[in-house]
Amino acid sequence: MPMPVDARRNHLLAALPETEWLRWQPLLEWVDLPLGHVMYESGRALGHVYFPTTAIVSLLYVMEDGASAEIAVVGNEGVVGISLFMGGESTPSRAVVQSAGEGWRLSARAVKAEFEKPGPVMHLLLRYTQALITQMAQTAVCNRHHTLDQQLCRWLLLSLDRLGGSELVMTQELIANMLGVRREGVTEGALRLQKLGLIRYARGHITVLDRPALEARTCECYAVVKKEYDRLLPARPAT
Amino acid sequence: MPMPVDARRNHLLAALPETEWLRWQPLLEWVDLPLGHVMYESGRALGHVYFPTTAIVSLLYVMEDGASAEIAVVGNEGVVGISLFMGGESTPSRAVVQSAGEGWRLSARAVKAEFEKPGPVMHLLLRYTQALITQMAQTAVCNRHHTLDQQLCRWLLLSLDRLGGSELVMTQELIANMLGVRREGVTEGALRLQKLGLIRYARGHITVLDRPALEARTCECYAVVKKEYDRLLPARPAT
DNA sequence: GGCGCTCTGTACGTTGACGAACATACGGCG
DNA sequence: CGCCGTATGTTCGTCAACGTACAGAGCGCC
Repeated sequence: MPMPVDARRNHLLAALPETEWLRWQPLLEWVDLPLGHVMYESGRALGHVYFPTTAIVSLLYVMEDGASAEIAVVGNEGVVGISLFMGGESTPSRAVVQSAGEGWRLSARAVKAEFEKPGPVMHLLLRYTQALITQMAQTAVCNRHHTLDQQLCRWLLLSLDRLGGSELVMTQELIANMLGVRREGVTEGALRLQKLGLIRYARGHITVLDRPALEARTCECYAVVKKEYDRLLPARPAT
Repeated sequence: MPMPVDARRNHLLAALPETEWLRWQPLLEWVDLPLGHVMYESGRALGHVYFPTTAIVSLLYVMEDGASAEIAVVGNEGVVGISLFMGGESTPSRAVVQSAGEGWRLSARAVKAEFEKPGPVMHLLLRYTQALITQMAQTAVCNRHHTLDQQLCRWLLLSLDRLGGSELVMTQELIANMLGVRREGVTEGALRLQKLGLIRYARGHITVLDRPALEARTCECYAVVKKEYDRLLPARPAT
C-alpha cells in the first residue's frame, strides 16, 4: 500500500469512491499541523484545501479590537478551505490549528478541477459544507442562549469527536480564546466539571472521564450538530 | 415582455445569463409570501427554492423550550432553500417570512437539474451560499460579543438593505423574536435610537431617518457581511 | 364613541459573565 | 535543588440583559 493510506483516516477522503481515490492519491501532500499554525488568514486567498487526519482546526473570526470567537471546528471529518470550491477564494475568517496533528492537502487547482466534474466528489464536498453550515448556525444559537458551562461541554464534546480518544492537550486560556470568553470563566466551569468527576485536568491536559454525563450537561446544540453530521456524512458510504 | 420580468428584481435571477434566464422563465412560479408564513420547517424536505423579490425571510432555529434565534436573513439578494442543491434536502432550522411580500419559486427537481449542469448557475448559487455562510458566521460572533443596541442596528440595516426604502413594517415583539432577546430590550434600544433621531416608529412601523448614524452605531459585523455580499455577488455580473 | 386588543413604555430585583487584580502551584531548566 | 514561567484558582465590584409585573396609548371595530 502506498503512503497516503493514512490519508483515509480523514472521513471525506475515506468516503471517496475507488476511482477518485486512485486519481487523488498522487495529488495528496502530507502536512504537519503544529499547534497555533495559521492555515489561512482573513481575506487571503488559499493555496490548498486541507484534510486533517489527527489535527483539529478552528475557524474563527478575529475582531478589530483583537477579541475572537470560534465559528466552527474541523477535524478528521472534514476539510479546511471550502471557499476554494464555493468560489469565493477567501473568507473573512481565520483558520488556526487548535490541536496539533497532521493532515493532507490538495492544491487549489486540483480541488477545483475535481469539483467541477459533476459526480460524487462535488456532492460529498457540498454535503460536508452543509454540515459545517449547521455547525455555524448552532454556534450562533448557542452563543445567544446558553451558559458558559453548557458551551464548554459542547466544545469539549465536539473536540473529542474530532480526535478520537478521551484526552485533549489544551490550556484553559486557549479554550477561552476559542469560545470568546474569559479565561477565568473557563477555569470556573472546568473546576465544576472536575468536582463532579466528569473530567480531570492539569496544566494543559484534559481527560474526559464521564462522557455521557457531559452530554447530559450540555445544551441541545451538540446533539443537533452531531445528528446532522451523521445524517449528511454517513460512515464510509462509498466503500 | 412576459410576466416573470418582475422576477428579475431578485438579484440572483437578474444575474442569470440570458440563455439560462430564457430556460428558467417558464419554470418560475409566482408566490405570495404573507407575514409569518413558514416556508420550511426544521427537518422537513423542501419542495421548492424561493427567490424573494419584495419579501424578507428569516432563517431561525427554534429551541426545545420555544426560544428562538435568527441565523441569517434572506431577501431579494438571495434564495431560500439552499439545502436542496447542497444535497441535504433539509436543515435543522426554519424559514419564516419576516416581512410580507412576494417572490418566485422553482421546483426542487428543476433546481437540482439546473444545478447539476456545470456552469454559471451552479457557481452563482454557490457564491451566494458562501455569502450566506459569512452572514451566519458573523451572527455567531455578534451574538457572542456585541450589545443588544449594536445588534439592533445591525438587524435594521440588514433588513433595510433587503427591502430598499427606509420603512419596515415590524413590531418590536417580532424583532425581539428574531434577535432572540426580550421585547423590553428592543423597546429600550429603539427608544434610545428614536431619542437620538436615528429612527422614528409607531405601532409596528419603523422609519429610518439617519442611516449613516445607524451604521456608525452598529458593530463591525454589518460592514463585514455587506462587503462580503458585494464581493461575492457583484451587481448584475452577467448582464 | 367607547370597548378591547395590541403595541409600547417603565420599574425592580436577579444573574451570568466581565475586568482587573492577585494568590497558588506545577514543572522544567540551569 | 531552587528559580521562574506558565497554568490554574479566587475575589470583588460592575454591568448588560433577564424575568416579571404592570402602566399608558393608539387603533379598529361594533
